[in-house]
Order: sequence, then structure tokens, then C-alpha cells
Amino acid sequence: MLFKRTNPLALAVLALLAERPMHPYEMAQTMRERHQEEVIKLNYGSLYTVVEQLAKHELITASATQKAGNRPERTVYAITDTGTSELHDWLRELIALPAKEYPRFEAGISMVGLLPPDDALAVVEQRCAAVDEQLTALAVLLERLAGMGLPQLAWIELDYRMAMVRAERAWLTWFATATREGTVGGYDHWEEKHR
Amino acid sequence: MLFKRTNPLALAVLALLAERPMHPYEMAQTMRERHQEEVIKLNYGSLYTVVEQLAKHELITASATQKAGNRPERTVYAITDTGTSELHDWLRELIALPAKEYPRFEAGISMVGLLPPDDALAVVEQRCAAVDEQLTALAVLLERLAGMGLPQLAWIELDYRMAMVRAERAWLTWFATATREGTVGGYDHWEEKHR
DNA sequence: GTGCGTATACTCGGCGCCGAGTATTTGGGA
DNA sequence: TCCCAAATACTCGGCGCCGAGTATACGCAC
Repeated sequence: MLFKRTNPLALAVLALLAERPMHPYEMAQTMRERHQEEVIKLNYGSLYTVVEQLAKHELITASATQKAGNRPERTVYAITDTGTSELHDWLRELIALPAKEYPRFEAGISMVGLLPPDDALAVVEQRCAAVDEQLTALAVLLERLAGMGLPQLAWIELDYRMAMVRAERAWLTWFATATREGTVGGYDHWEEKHR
Repeated sequence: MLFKRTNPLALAVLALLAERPMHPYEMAQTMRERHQEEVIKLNYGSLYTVVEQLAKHELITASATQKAGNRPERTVYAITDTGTSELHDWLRELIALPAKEYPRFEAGISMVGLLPPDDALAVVEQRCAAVDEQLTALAVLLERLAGMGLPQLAWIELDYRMAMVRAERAWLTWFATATREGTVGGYDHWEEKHR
């Protein structure tokens, strides 16, 4: 059976083991420290299943079982050669080919016509405010990282997200004003239906 | 047990039944016709489980089991009052509150430093091309829908997506040139590491 | 030296999602 | 009228993901 590139957590594991051998719990710690959990969903259950999968496909191997002090045994894993090439291939694929995804907001906004126009306007304005907060939070974080002397490449994904969130913000303001002024195409029918 | 707003397919089911009673297979057909499957992931397995869940929570009810011709029995469902209010509440939540999501590309680009700069440039340029195709496909679709006389509200989610894809395209060209010219922060170290 | 909160390290049962598979019916061509 | 492809309508076993739960060990206070 071939390895399936489903859970990006497996990618993170490969990337971490490309640096140095680790045991699963340490991977989690490291991901936390580096704010990687912002980009890749992490939870313990998935982590251990993913590690097991990778081991089964020999992309990583249990390199040692240490016992530090009287702690329970820890299985330390290391990346293999096939693992390294899988890491690079997967990475290339992830960047080169846009994946079909289903953002929740798209689902929501596609049915906005089911809400009365003034309700719709209200919730869109709420989202505007929330998105503004995301934007300032991101700006603060970028400031801090740049201040720490980290190069842009180390937080390039935040740069990307900033651009995306800004674009959403712009679209939301457009839609809000178009709704407020009744200039969005089909407004008359919309307004009439909810009276 | 409370109903959990996990699978957006359940939202689609509620929205369809808000129009008129239907049996599951008909829901799928309708979603296909309206290109809703572009926005909300649809597959038969999930559809029937989701319908069952909704019925269990009395957001919908089996209103009849028809037998058209000699076809197998079909269970027709209808939305309830609690179902209708659930639909509106969920919709409001979906629009008002940005959900934490994990786009695959963010995961990929966050590790772009693992690839040698010229490899990275190549895959980013591949993505540029792919995104351009998405853009023209979207433009064609929008053209067609507008030509059919449908109001903008009927395809507002495509308008949103268009804005997002455009923003991604812009960011990609920026990153590509910054990589090509070596002006992205940390380039020297990146280039040096892969030699 | 004893108590207790926190960190460490992992487990496990369940549940939702998936999609290929099944069985029947309809429609159209030869 | 016989056959086969396409449409109709749903089923089911499996698998990946989840996150609360468990158990031990360390360190700090008093």
C-alpha cells in the first residue's frame, strides 16, 4: 500500500526529523515553540497515528528507545532516505498544484440571500470587525518576529496570509456598501422577498 | 446530545429542504445542477449520514415514502421549524465569525526554505500558471452565469473567490520576483545552505 | 520530607467521513 | 423485442482523526 499525502501533520513530522531525530512528544513541543501549530493542525491523537503510518511506510524509523531518569520509555525516530525524498516531493506538489479546498465562509456567503438584507449586513459588518482584529494581530506578530532578527523566509507564510486576509477585508467592505446602498445585483428581489 | 455544526453538507441539506421537501438523491442532483458542489463537498456516503443526523435531532423529518413506478422506496424529508431557525443561526455564525482553517498551501510555503532556491522558484512559477488557469475558468463561468440573466447575488461566492484567487496570484508574482532577484529577506543564507 | 501542581509521554474508544460497490429501472438503438 | 449503457437510489466496511483521559515523574513550597 502506498503512502497517502492526506494529513499535513505528517509533512511537519518529516520536516522536523530532517533536522534531527526526535520522539513524538518533542515534535509537538517544537511545533508549539515555533508557532507551527498556527499553520498545521496539531493534536496528540493524530500525531501518534501519523508517526506510526510514516514508520510503516519506512519514511521514518525508530532509531532508539531512551530512558532519561525514571521516565517512561520514549521512542526516538529518525528520517530515512525515502523519507527525505518524500518530504521534498510532497513539498513541491503542495506548492505547485493548488488543492481544491472548501472554505466555510464561501459556503456561508453563497446562501446569504436566505437572510433578510439588514441581517446580512449586520453579520457581514461583524465579520469586518473580526477580520480587522486578525489583521492587527498579524501585524503585531510580524513586527515581533522581524524585531527578533528572523529573516522574512522564516515567516513567509504569515506574509502570505496577511495578503489573503487583506483581500478578504477589501471584498467585505465592498459587499457591505453594495448591500447598504442596494447596488448589489438582484437587491430588489432580495429586499422584496423578505418583507 | 446537541447537534454539531461540523459538516457544511448539513447546511446545504437544510437550505434545499427550506425550498421544498426532497429525498436525498434528489438533493444531490439539485446540488450538482446548481454547481453547489463547487462550494460544499458532496458525496453520497456523507449525504446519507448527515440526513440521518439531522433527522435524529428533529431538524428535518421523514415526511413520506413514495414509490414512483417500480423504483425502490424513496424517503422524502421536510424541514422542521427548529430546522429553519438552525439554518439561519448557522448561516449567521458562518458569515460573522472567521473560522480557523488550515490551507495546504500555507503549510507548503512555510517550508519552502527546505527546497533549493531554483527548485522553489520553479514550483512557484508552476503554481502561477495553474492559478492563471483558475482565474480564466472563473471568468468564463461568471460570464456564462451573468449571460443567463442570473443576478449577482446568485453567484456572490464566485465573486468572493475571484477576489481571493486574484490576491493569491498577486502575492505569487511578488514572491517569484523576490526569489529570482534574491531580494527576499534571508536569501543569502538560503542560497548558501543549498550549495 | 511531604504534598501538590505542572510537565512529560502516550493511549484508546468512538465517531464522522469516504467512495467504491450493489441492485434495480429506464430509455434507446439494432 | 432483446440487449446494454446510463440513470436511479442507497449501503456498508473501513479508516483516519479526535481529544479527553491516564499514569508517572519532576520541582518547588512550607
